[in-house]
Amino acid sequence: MDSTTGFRHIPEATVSRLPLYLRSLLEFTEQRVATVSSERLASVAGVNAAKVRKDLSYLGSYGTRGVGYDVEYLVRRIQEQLGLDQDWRVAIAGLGNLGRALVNYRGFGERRFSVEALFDADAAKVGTEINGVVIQGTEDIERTVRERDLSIGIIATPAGSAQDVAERLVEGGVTGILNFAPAVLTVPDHVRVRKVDLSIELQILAFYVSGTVTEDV
Amino acid sequence: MDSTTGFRHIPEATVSRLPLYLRSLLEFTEQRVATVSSERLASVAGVNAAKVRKDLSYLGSYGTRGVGYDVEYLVRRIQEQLGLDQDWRVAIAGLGNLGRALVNYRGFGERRFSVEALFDADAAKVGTEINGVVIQGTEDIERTVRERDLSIGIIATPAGSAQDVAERLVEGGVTGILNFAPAVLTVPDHVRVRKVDLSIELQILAFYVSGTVTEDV
DNA sequence: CTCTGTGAAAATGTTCACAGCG
DNA sequence: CGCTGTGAACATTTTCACAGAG
Repeated sequence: MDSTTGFRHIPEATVSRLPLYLRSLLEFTEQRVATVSSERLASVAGVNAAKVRKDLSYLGSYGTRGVGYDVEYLVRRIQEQLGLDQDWRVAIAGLGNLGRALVNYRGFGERRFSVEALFDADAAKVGTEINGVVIQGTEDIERTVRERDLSIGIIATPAGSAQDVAERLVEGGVTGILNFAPAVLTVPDHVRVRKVDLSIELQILAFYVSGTVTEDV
Repeated sequence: MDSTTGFRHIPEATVSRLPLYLRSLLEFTEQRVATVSSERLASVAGVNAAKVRKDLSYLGSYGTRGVGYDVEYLVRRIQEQLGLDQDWRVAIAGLGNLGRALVNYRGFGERRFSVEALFDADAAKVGTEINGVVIQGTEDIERTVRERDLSIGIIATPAGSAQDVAERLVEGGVTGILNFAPAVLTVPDHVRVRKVDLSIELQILAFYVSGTVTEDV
């Protein structure tokens, strides 16, 4: 209905699958596959075909009946929806093992995300460089985030510092936070937080594995 | 109804919140808080009170009306449900930056998870040690997983090797996999997979942040 | 009188099944 | 025909609201 940019309320569940479709479609691109059916895309993305069709229908009717979806065109549409047609400047706070791994993570740069600032509370780390970016103290977060116009912050600090860091990031103008610290963050409504908690994931897994010899589901 | 061990079908959504409640409750324990209301627990866990009560009701009726929940007792009940009253022996495959970070991750050892084997395809890494555990080649996965009776595998390899590694882990007897590789894994029905994809999380965040100046939700 | 436990309502998400476009 | 797009059925999850236990 609205065609061009991004309205049409896309359900959260759909949004969270779009990056998955995107990745699958990019694989098709590499293999020079020009067109895919919902069936084929679904099997690569690990979901079912009805879901793919329903999800894609929220972006508009871009498929061709009897044929499928044009891979290249659909890639562009999804990238557009996800806001991947622009660059994202991110800050990473907390440079322990995980933080360092994130700085070097290829998956970020490959997309349109670039790490533009690093912060750590440890004075011994401040001033050192990782990947050409100098680590600053956490007291510099607000100013640097504002000056460099960063819009996303990644928190990989210990739980105890996470809320403080989050507030500084928000104060600096960040509107999205990816939180790896095992802590619940309180932020203003206009800021979006997503959390990734490794130990929680393992515990969930433990639940299902201990329902031993499969309790199905 | 069944009281003791773990039946009563607990909804997936609830299961994924139990570790969160557990963490919150452990904080209360440290602060020597003996009893919490659903309201208080909810606020620490970052959810709402109705959800806490509904979730906990699936474990049985362990609260006291007019008072709340006994922290220590509830901790034990949840740990029991999650299978955290036993030790979990895990293998990690793929020792790039992320894999190394995982080996050193405190959050694992703190719970009942212990890293008992490490695998990497890179011959230069094989034979070296991290945290006292020797890295083995991926061809050793099946045997070692079986010999050491490991039940959970963590995959932090590049996407291209993930499926192969998964098959070896499963062949060795693992029944739960935590997958950090940006790839969809195909495994037998009795094996549970949970995936954590950093770049997908960032892309989801980008969607909501680019619905700039908040499209709400 | 407070706070749990829970039916019932509302919202969200998934699957089915098929009309109809290309 | 084959495959999309989508209403409608079904399933799961969340929220409401309140009876009643302590």
